[in-house]
Amino acid sequence: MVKATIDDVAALAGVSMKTVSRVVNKEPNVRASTRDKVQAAIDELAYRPSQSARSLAANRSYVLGLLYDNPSASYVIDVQDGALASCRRAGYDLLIHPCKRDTVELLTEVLALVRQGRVDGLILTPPLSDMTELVQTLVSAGIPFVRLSPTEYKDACPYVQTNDQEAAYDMTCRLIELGHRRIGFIVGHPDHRAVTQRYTGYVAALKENDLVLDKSLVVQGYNSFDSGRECARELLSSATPPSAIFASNDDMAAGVIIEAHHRSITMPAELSVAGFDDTPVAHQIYPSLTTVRQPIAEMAAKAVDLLLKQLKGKSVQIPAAIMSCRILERESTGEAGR
Amino acid sequence: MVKATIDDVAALAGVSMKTVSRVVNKEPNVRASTRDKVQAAIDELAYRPSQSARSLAANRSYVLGLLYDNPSASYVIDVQDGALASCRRAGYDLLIHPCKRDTVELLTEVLALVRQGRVDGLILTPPLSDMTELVQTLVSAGIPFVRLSPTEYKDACPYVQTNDQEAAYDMTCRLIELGHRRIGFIVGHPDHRAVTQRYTGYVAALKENDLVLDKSLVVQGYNSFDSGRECARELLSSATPPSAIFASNDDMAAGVIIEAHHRSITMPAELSVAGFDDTPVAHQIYPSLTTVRQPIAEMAAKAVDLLLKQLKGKSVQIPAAIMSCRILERESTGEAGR
DNA sequence: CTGAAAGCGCTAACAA
DNA sequence: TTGTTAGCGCTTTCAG
Repeated sequence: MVKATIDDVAALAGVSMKTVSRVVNKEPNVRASTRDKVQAAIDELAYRPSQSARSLAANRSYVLGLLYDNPSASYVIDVQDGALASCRRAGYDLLIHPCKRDTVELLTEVLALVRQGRVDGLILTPPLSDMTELVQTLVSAGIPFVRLSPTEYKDACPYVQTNDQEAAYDMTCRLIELGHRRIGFIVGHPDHRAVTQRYTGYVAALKENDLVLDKSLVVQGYNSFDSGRECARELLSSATPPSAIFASNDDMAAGVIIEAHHRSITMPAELSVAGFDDTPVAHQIYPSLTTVRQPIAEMAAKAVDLLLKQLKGKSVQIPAAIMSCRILERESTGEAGR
Repeated sequence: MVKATIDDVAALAGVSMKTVSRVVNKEPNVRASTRDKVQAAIDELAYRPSQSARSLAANRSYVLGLLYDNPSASYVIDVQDGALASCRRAGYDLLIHPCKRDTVELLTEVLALVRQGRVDGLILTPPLSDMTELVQTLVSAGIPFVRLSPTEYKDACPYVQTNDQEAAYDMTCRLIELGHRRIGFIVGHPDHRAVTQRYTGYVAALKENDLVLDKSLVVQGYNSFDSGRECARELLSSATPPSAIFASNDDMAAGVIIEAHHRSITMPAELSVAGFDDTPVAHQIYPSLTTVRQPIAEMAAKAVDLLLKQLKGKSVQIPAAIMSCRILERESTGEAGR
């Protein structure tokens, strides 16, 4: 059986091509009986509209692009899952485009992707969400896009955000509530500003609780497991080490835990450790890690929804969505001084 | 500046449309001087061929589909990276299509993807590589595809495989060499036959070393961290527990390590633990996990190469590629009885 | 509510 | 080595 075209369906149903098109695209203004007749013909011929013909005629690809640069595997997968859920609902597909920021090709590559009509719009994940050069290029090229978790959003571009800072604040307060007074903090990679901002929540919580911010307890990490371990080494070598360490992400927190094991420090009795992100390692490590879970898939789904709305020409009224994190208390935190 | 078409380029270069097409597609039989002239025009106009027009005319999408069902995040990401590397080299894009096996829609969905001309061919990852129903459907629909790590390949369909069984054999031999005589084994999920086969390597190694296969040391896991922990509970509760446990994947091995911690068993002094896959958790856990690394990205890249070769009509001569694993010895294994 | 005609921008076959 | 002529299968005007 050779592939049926829209003409075959039209002939079989005894209507015009255009009417079939209307039915396929669920456009209004088709009499119910006509619609049924056409649908029957479609089913009989197992007709599937040709994607490329539609794209050429309608001048859009029905494909969205997902741009990312190396956050963790589980993050990317969650984003993909969420984005795909929304895409499918709308008959869109998702093209993945990992890329290296700081490369010259990045911008040309991305522009080509859109100019060739391979994708209709883009989803950006951190740290790309904060690449101003990229964002500006997209804006001035008139390319629709939505950013996930950007830190700067003074521009009126749509984005989806979490209350990260608030969550970091809450986590710090929780540690204080557990009796901790010297709480170490491992700052995230300076280029990942979303992660960096968690520091702000930490600072706010200290202030709120009348604790002084001891700079010797704040160390700079780079988001990796190894950098977390390095930071822990620094914090734990001190004559007056902290009784708790809050790392800006789980990978670094895992590094802290390993370093503590190597120093025979018992957790949480002698040291409480908290992370951020709830990556798989968080509950595969010993002791299991107290952390913060972001609704990543939901954020991505929301981002796609916003993007699709843009593509329909409806200028997004509220071009942003804020979603909530949740603190997950596991075995790595406990009361201070026990 | 409105988007330039092939006609604009042809006019500017003073040649025919077809010549431009030849240059763009790097076809032979174009005089160098002509080629240069055309290229100059392309550059001047910043011409980018329309993907949909090419697809419609050439009757292919220049997109490959990646089908997967829930292996670990890091596995999928590695596959994506490898597949994309090859795709880009060939001017192809990659569409991701996670799906649930055992659902009725799976087959129709996948068929629709191809029938609509969204993708030209498919890459299947385990456990989908072993879904005979899917494979047969693709074959009889004449859809080009390549499988990653299938366990059954009597059919002549192209695939990419690793020497898993050999690696499991080697790992077991290594444990024996370290003095272990009672080596527990955690079998993988029965539906993931690739993982299941690792058991064969274990059995072969015991035999080779004149050790009896003690069935009480072999327990059935389900690939998850939790199931690994459950299995460890069973193995370690025995009156004569094993001195080493070899799990069919890292997640389960991580479960073993956590369970051992909870029982205050020192590793590797009292218990050696080995995994398979080298997932991120393998070196984020304490003690870091001895495991086997598969060249996943390379396999995926190879699979794409085989697929593209098929698409070019060249029937793949040797429709298969075998790639090698590597054992990574870390802290979780050591000499027996110390 | 339905239809007719006109492309969308390219590639493929065939000429020259 | 290059050009000409037809479409590919849809959506989009614009008319009825």
